[in-house]
Amino acid sequence: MKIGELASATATKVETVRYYEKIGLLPPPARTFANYRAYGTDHLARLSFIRRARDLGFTLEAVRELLTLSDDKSQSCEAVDGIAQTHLAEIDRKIGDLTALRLELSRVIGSCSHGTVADCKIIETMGPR
Amino acid sequence: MKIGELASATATKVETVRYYEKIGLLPPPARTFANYRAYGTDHLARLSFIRRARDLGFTLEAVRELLTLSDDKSQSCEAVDGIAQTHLAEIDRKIGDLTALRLELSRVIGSCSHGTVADCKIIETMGPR
DNA sequence: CTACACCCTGTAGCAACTACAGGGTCAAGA
DNA sequence: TCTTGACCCTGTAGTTGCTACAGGGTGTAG
Repeated sequence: MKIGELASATATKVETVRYYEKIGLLPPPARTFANYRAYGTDHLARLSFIRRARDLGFTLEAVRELLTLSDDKSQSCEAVDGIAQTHLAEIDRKIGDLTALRLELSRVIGSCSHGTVADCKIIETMGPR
Repeated sequence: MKIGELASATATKVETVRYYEKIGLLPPPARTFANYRAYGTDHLARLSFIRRARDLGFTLEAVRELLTLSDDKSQSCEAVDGIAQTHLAEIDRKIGDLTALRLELSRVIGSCSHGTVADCKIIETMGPR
């Protein structure tokens, strides 16, 4: 299959597919006589994996590790679980940060009495103490 | 005051201060004979404002708008409130996205039976359907 | 007088793409 | 047969918000 087909089959942009190849996440496929990339089902599987992991928020570095691990079927699942746990903790941290931020911002907004900028509490909040 | 003093007074890195100047967020200060940047209290106030807005998660573009608005004291607070509301909505969207992601990832992790990679549910989840 | 902490400019790097510019290829319709 | 349009190629630069050098100059304390 050509790059456009692979891309649409995985809801990926063509440029992104080429980018994944460039950074070594997706192996370079065979080429047609016209120098077009020709992908097989193994590429489709690998790209699906990458996309799914990305959808779950894993970084490309984590995806790279997961791909390496998934190639060694006899290994223990421990390392995979570890990467996922670390990622989950990171998501929790982000949610916590955003929730605290949300609270503070909504407090700032709540203080707005809709007058002029001169006595705008939102602007005032950001001024020097 | 010199750039290092301004930076430490606002918990900012020196490079970041220069960066803000480069992108036109902080006006270029006077220079000493030795070509050192010499800041006054107006710069301190402006940088404090920028940092506070950044802490609240506003993008630099939003900060730029807020700064412009805060310069025109007679204007209505409406535009300021609008920017803040938009930002709050964006934070809510992010929290929602992360929460959904968290749920899905924890489900994936929960299915891990700690065997080998061959029958790892985490890896399996990311394989082709 | 010599360390050492500070200052300067300018450029490159980070993540993870995205968007060109400037070309080549191929199948279908007039 | 020609040409239009959709696809493909490479390579580079842009995005956000900094951060980290490299390779210099300056100022002060001991």
